[in-house]
Amino acid sequence: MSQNQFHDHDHQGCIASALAAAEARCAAEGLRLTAQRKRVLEILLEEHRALGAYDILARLSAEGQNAQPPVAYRALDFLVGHGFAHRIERLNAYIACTLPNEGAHMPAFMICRNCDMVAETGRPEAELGLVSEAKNLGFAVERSSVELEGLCPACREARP
Amino acid sequence: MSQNQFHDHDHQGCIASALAAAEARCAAEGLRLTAQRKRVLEILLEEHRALGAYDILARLSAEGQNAQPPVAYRALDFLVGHGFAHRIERLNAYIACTLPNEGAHMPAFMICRNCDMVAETGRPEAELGLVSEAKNLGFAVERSSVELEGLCPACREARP
DNA sequence: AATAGATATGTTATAACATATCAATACCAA
DNA sequence: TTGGTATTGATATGTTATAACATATCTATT
Repeated sequence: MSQNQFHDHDHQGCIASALAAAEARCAAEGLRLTAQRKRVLEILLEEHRALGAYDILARLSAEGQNAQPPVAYRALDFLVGHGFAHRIERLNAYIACTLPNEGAHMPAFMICRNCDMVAETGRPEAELGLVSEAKNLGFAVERSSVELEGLCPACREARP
Repeated sequence: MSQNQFHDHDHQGCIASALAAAEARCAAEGLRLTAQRKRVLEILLEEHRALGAYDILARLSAEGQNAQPPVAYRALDFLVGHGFAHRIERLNAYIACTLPNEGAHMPAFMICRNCDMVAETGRPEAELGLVSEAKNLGFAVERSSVELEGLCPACREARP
């Protein structure tokens, strides 16, 4: 698990373990990972890109389900609310959490402007700096969104 | 200028100096701070909250201008593109830059979930940490968005 | 097994945010 | 003054998100 998504990895295993982790945690905490929610999580897990709600709806429709917007948004609310997925504000899109074992965390995202790949990373020291700086100003941080836009390794090489 | 927006400050002066700074820099760099752009910047400067494009359109309309969406978005593109304003991704809204003297910078925003006040702060050390962490992964950061949501000092006291 | 309460889903409509396109006008440098 | 570039005006449309209300399903208790 010490890899990051910029490099090759066992993606099937990555999907399976994330799904298993979600099921385990839902069981432990009495959350209901219903068929819809699980299916949306699977769709997100299939790629390391962020998908818009309407992308998800399109896939559900392709599977024969006549899915209307609230279907996607409700599933996403559940997944984001419990940390199984994150919202990428910059893209108005959603991505499966790749650090499900860390519990509640303040992730940072690197978004490639060329290929739209999104990678998640923890940020232990930066997190402390920001939150304590806010605290000094009297501001109580409850949630954070840290998003870096640029070029991923592959795209840097492709267009140097 | 070492104050922050959580505290009382000379708001008229704050507006005037930001406007003067914008005019000076546009003159220096050959940018055209047209009447529309200047008016939108003034509207943003009038408050330390983020305004949506349609909020701005409403104000322009109230002034007798028949303003359609592109009018606001064009002005905002100019202002954001040159650092006179910032986009708050979390709110789909825009705010005047309160650190216009720092030139290009990577700001962080604190957003009060109760009163919608938005305060901008620099973040020298945290910035370094994040960017260098990304660099270690081979990711070249070009832009960043750091937004903290929580309770501002006033709202913390009001609902303890 | 019946009931009630809570949670989740189905469905329609609409709100809120953003951009494409093309024509007209203003600015400014050669 | 002319020609190119930037800006504005105007219409239409695309994209993202939520409100509102009805129905179904699950869970616990009697």
